[in-house]
Amino acid sequence: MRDFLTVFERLLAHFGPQHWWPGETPFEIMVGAILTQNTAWSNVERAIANLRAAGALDARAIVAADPERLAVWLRPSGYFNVKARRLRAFCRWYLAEGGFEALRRQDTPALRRALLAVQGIGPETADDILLYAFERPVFVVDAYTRRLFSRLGLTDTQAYEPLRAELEAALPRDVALFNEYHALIVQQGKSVCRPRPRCADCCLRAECAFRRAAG
DNA sequence: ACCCAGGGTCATA
DNA sequence: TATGACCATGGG
Repeated sequence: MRDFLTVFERLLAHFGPQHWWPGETPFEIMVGAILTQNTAWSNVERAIANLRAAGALDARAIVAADPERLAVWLRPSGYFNVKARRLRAFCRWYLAEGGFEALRRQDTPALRRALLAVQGIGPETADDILLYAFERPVFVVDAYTRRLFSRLGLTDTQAYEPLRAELEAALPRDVALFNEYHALIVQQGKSVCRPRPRCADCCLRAECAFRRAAG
């Protein structure tokens, strides 16, 4: 119970505030959440820059755009055909629901169910959007989160929902805390043992950033 | 030439 | 329920 907060404090002390999510508006954050699925953020930035340069960083512009052109804008972010469909489906839903101000009035469980019903939005993307665009206190679970807490011996839970529930029960439900915590876990995950990120005990060695940061 | 990245869907057993 | 194939670009 106390351990999860301790890990947070050590990560924060080691890496400093991360200032997430990178993005000017809630809509841009949501777009980024979809485009960053299994993709390096640097690639997502190029795709978002393409959308902005085309004047298409906008739900109506995306829905109105030629699907093939949309895919070209998204090309640097990888999986561009898939992501063009997903982004379009999301924007259709977003407009049908009346946009950000209307969506913001829904409570978190309803909003989460609605997001998950959009084709191409799974648990992690939905929680990214809930936390960083709608500022709801949900703990975003990703591969780094599982690896970190699993290697620290703080949990053996692997499935998404049980782990999320465990973390939200063990921590104060604070948006700023969850915001910084997930960002720090990602930063830590990107920092470990670069040459051999998959070695069995890579993050348990003294020289490893994981150990320095998390304990 | 390989491995990885801020996942999700779908088919199969 | 739980794997595996698939999607695809850019950096190390």
